[in-house]
Formats: sequence, structure tokens, C-alpha cells
Amino acid sequence: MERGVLPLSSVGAFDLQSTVESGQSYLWSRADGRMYESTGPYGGDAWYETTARVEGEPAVVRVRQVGDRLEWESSVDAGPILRERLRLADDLPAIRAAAPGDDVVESAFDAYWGMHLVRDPPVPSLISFICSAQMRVARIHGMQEALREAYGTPVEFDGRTCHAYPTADQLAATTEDALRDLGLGYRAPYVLETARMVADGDDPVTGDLPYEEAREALTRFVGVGDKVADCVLLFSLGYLEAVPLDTWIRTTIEEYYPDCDRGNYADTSRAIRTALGGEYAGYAQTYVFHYLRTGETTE
DNA sequence: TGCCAGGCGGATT
DNA sequence: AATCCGCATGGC
Repeated sequence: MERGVLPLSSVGAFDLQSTVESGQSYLWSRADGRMYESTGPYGGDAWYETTARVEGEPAVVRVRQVGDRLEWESSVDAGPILRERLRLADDLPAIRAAAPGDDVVESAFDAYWGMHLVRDPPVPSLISFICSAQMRVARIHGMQEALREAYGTPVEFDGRTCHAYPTADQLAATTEDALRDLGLGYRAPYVLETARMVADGDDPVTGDLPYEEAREALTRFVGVGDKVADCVLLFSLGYLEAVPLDTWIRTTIEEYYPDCDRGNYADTSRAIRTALGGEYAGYAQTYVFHYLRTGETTE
């Protein structure tokens, strides 16, 4: 077991709970089992766990926030993994400065200041957001736990057995019925077919494609439309301008940005992206999503 | 109960 | 290109 500390003094504001419990990533779990049960800044120094692959070998990474530092435990050096996965290098003040000063955006930044975007590994991100269609956040998370336990490589850590997120090869070897038995419903064939595509060598990483071309390209995977593609671009592939148009943000557009509703995904996307400041529009969107979904009245 | 959830694929027009 | 429809499942 290795242990380490990442001081957050150079990172600035950081809020681990909001970052991993805001519905961006479904690849983390709370060690105390209380995922999504409470909201608000600085989640009581709870431990969170995920798995990462280092040169193909899965490892458990455990982390908690205590004030202005992150403490981690892992079988590998988790520092670089956490810096990447939690986007610790992001400059939140600069990102906020690029956003509009609208009330809803300002309130969202104030409510969850310190929330970072995540950078999930591409294939788990792709699979988990295929599962997200017409599904609540907690259940999407539950599905990923089920997939890990059913198909993921067992990893011994701290006296118990964890399971890595399954690879495309592992998922491609199952059946639609087995996935339905895990509760995936009509998403089961989508997950299976996309896993087969990836296992056969079709790589979801879009390289240096421009944003709109990258979004179009990702929709070649079964179960991936414009919205899921935007989630993968934003939460895994580093396209911070991507604004996933889900039911929540469509409601927000109706209420706060009615001029941005252009009747179709591509044009509405372009308009709301501009309204949210362009380059970092997805950051603002993620704050607004989390704020409206969980925090508007209870914060 | 009926409605909804970070929608998508396929058919029709 | 736009619209309509069917699709699993659990929580409220």
C-alpha cells in the first residue's frame, strides 16, 4: 500500500464531493456507501474509490479530501492519476471569468465552487453514458457497479476484493440477456454492440478532430446520439466546450435562454455554447446541471 | 397510479 | 430534415 498527499494550495478551490457526485462520472464509489445521499461542499472527508489502469494492470485508487489537501491510498502512485482524472490543473477562476454573469450561472458557481470537471478513461465513459439514456443518476451509477462486479477483473486491495471496470473485450464476451439481467433494459444491446466495435479495434478517442466533427464521429457507436457523444467529449476527451443537451439543460434553455432554442440539436448546441462563453461552455453547463438538479432549493 | 429519468434507433413522411 | 414511436426499469 502506498499513501500520499496532494496539497491543493496550488490548485485553488477544489471540492471532491461535488466533483465525483455530480453525475459527470459513474466510475467512483463512496467507501461508506452513501453516494448521492447528501449534497453540498466538502463532503465530510468521505473516502472515494475508483480503479485505474497502469500499463494495462488495474489498480484501486482511494482518495479523500481533508481541508486543503487530498489524501490517497493505492497499490500504485496515485498522484498523476488523480491529477488527470480530477483535472486538478484546471484554472477555475479563468473558467468562471469566461462564463456569462447570468443569475443562474453565478448561483451555480457560488453553490458548488471548487467542483472540477472529470476526465474519465474513454471506454468506461462511453459505456457508462450509453447506460445513461432515460435513467436517473443513482441508477446509472448502480449499473456501472453491477457491470464491474459481473465482468471486471478482481483486484485485491486492503483486505478485500474490488473489481476493475470491465474492458471492451470483457463486455464483448457477454450476452444481451445477461446484460438485461443486470437491469440495463433496452440499453443492453447498445452496450454489447459498442463493446464489440471497440474490441474489434474501433477506438473512440477522437484525437485532434474539431469539436463538431468529433461529436458526429462518436455517434457511429451504437447507443450514442448527440447527447451521449457530448458527455463523452466533455467528461473524457477534454472538449470543454461541449454542452450535453439533456432534459435538465433543455428546461434551463426554455427558462433562461429561450433564444437559444433553435429546434434541432446542432443549432441549439451552437447557440447555448456561445451563450455560455464558448471555450469552457461545458464547465458552466456542468455547474448549472448540478445546481438545478440537486442544489437550487436545498443549498 | 402515471410520470419521469443526463435518449436512441428505426420507420415514416 | 423533421417527426413519431417503442423501448426497460425503478422511484416517487
